Amino acid sequence: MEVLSRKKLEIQNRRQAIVQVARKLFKDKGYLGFNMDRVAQQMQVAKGTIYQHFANKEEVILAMAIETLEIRTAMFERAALFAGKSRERMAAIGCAAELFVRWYPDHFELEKVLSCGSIIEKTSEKLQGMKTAAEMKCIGLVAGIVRDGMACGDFPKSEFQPDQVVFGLWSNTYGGYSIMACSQTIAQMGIENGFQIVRENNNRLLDGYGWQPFSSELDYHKVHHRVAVEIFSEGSR
Amino acid sequence: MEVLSRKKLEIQNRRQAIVQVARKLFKDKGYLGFNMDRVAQQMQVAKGTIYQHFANKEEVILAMAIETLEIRTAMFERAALFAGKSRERMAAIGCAAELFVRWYPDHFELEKVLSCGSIIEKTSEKLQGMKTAAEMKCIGLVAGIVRDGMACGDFPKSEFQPDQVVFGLWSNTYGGYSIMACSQTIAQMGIENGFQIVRENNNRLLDGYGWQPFSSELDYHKVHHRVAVEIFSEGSR
DNA sequence: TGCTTTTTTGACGGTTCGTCATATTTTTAA
DNA sequence: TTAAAAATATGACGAACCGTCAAAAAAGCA
Repeated sequence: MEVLSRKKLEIQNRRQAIVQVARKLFKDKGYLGFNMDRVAQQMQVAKGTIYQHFANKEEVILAMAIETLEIRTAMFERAALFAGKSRERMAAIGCAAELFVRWYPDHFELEKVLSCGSIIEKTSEKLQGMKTAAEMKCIGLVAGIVRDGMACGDFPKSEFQPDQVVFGLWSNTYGGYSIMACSQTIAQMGIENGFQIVRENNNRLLDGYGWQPFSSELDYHKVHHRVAVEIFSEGSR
Repeated sequence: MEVLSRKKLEIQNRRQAIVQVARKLFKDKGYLGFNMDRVAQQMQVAKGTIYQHFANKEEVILAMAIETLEIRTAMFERAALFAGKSRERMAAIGCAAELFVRWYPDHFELEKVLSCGSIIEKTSEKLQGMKTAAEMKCIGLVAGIVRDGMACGDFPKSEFQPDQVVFGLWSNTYGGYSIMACSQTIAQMGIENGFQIVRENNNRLLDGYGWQPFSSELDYHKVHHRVAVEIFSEGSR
């Protein structure tokens, strides 16, 4: 048993090392320039060895994404603990989401590659499940805050599901960052500070849902800064 | 000149035929299964001939996307003519956007592939510009309606730019459809009718911006249906 | 018809993927 | 300690695909 666990650990480490090397390669060369020969070469190892850890190229990419997604989950968990009204806690989550894409800008490129059907479908159910799990954990945290808000009367009586609000925030944030990340179109419009506008739009959306206090009553910009400083100060990355 | 224009026309037709064949192939086999040998084979033509029309595989994909994007532009143009208050006209655009993704579901897969940096950067400036132009035209139409709304007092006096509202709608819609198209996560949440929820969230966002009449005052669901029937009845596809 | 220009062809070199028989290392057990 | 067994690493290899280009075929022209 002792030996077995040491083996397991070694395998784990090797796997992680591959992902790390892959990450640098993917960042430098992009999806099309990223290939297994180079990963092996950089790892000082034969290609077959890499294939002992990953069934194919796509799984390596998925593994990279899962790794950063788990970091995001941890960030969301910390943000959710922010002490404040329900909507302030949601603003804290927004801050976490923004800092995540700022700190790990390469993650989005992985996300975009993996959104292609024919790419993701080459990966195993198991790994796909891990990605979904990481996402569900985040969504669960967000949904929890919405439900808290409803429970304590910060929302007006209404007929919509909590998940609908979550979906809205998710769409707006994911969509906004996606557009910022790749569309030239956005540059041609006058949009300068995309992050701020995503934040503003999330606030307008929640205002539209009647989530109190409204953005006209409370300065969520200030909340954002407090969260950034108190929870995500530079050292805590 | 007569001969020249006939030649030009032939080239144009050939190009379109390639895109058509490519579309079917891409739809059936996805990005990874899509290859130039097969396109040539299906076209009953040597591969070199295809490369006389397109510099590389990626340009074919981009050409497909531009073609459908131009269809969308035309749909937006028709929607923008809907007779009604500013916000009703915006709802008409929303209807067009929804019908577009319903009618051309494969377009989104193209969009996702092209969002990958290392893929799009293999294409020519010229073609990229055509895509951006098609997008800008749509955004221009949307921005025009927002400005109309502001001009005629349907918005409260406020300090935000029209483009900010456009960006919000764009993010929410693009993000929502993206998530619907690929994430298993959304299936695991209770979301059943994604289209309706995207619509609802757009309405809440515009409510948040104070765009009158509010969704509590006017049944935009009804407007949506009227637009679908009056402007986009089945025959008019 | 015979010559020139344009277009088409598909074989080819180059790259990458993922495999698998073989070689090497590690473990086991006598 | 040592020899056989098991686990792991290696890289040459076949297959697939990309994009090119010299040669062949077709079209234009006089």
